[in-house]
Amino acid sequence: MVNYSGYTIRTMAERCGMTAHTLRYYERVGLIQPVNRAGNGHRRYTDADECWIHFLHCMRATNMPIREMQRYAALREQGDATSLERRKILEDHQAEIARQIEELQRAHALLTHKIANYRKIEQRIRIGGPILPESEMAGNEDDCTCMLAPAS
Amino acid sequence: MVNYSGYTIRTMAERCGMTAHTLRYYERVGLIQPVNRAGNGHRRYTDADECWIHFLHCMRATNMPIREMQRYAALREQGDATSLERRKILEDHQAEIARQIEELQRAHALLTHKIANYRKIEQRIRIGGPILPESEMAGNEDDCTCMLAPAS
DNA sequence: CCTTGACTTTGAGCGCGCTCAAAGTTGTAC
DNA sequence: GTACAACTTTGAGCGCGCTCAAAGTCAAGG
Repeated sequence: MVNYSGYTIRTMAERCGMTAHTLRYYERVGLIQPVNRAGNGHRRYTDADECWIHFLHCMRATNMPIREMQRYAALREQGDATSLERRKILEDHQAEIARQIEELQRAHALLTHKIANYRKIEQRIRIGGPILPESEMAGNEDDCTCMLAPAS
Repeated sequence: MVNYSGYTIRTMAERCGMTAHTLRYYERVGLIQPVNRAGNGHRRYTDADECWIHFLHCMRATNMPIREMQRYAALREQGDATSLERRKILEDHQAEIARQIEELQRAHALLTHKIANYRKIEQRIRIGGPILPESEMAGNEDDCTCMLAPAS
């Protein structure tokens, strides 16, 4: 009977929405500090680990590159003195997130437009029957894809 | 002197915020139909091409996989009859975009929180001077990373 | 004792989306 | 005529972020 309570890698993976493979990988590349082991050598994760891993997951899910996460993790290990630098990383990432949100929102709007257009096309087909086979509109460009927000 | 007016690949790349390499690649993999050529064999893009390429760019920028874009492009070439299927693809992608926006917004909020926390840490350092070197808080877990929204 | 299953390590492999290198052609400028 | 720049094609290469295969260890159950 081996002790050291804490979460197994399997459990941890489930709790954090990632695979055990990924958890080991993150540890290998220094995103996670060497994890406590049970007597048999198996990893045992703490709540603090979970906290950190959730954070990692959140950063990855928002497209922070592994390299940047490594930089952040390394600073974190050096304690409060690196606060300013770490804050800078997070601020930059937050700005990047804002940029992504904007881009997604523009695309979302464009899609709303295009989807409405498809509904119209389907309507016309239903009315006109299977007659007019293609492109009864001006161009065969099916709609105004050109409704695109200006790049900054 | 060779004619066929239209945009060169270079110009098109600039206008659409991608590289010429990528434009050729998209054509190779069927995302773009074979483009008109000038007498010397160089590609000449039309405004309609630009329209479509902008759309492709927009979909890629919001993480639609190339495979899905290929599926969509293939349907598009078959004309209005595929409207319904194409609409489905766009609706699915729009839903995926909504999901991404939510995720990004959650991360954005988390970062606001963490950044504020770093400011506090920096404040304490400025006041306490270079004395207390590390971890004068409860744990060395620098803040409540656990403020994480519930996964659906 | 033997099987089962959950873990371990190491290094290799993979899917994606480009990105580039090499070698060739064409058109213009000097 | 020759240099240069801009394009062409083909196929290979690359960076990222996992993902997996292989071989081994250990503990519990039958």
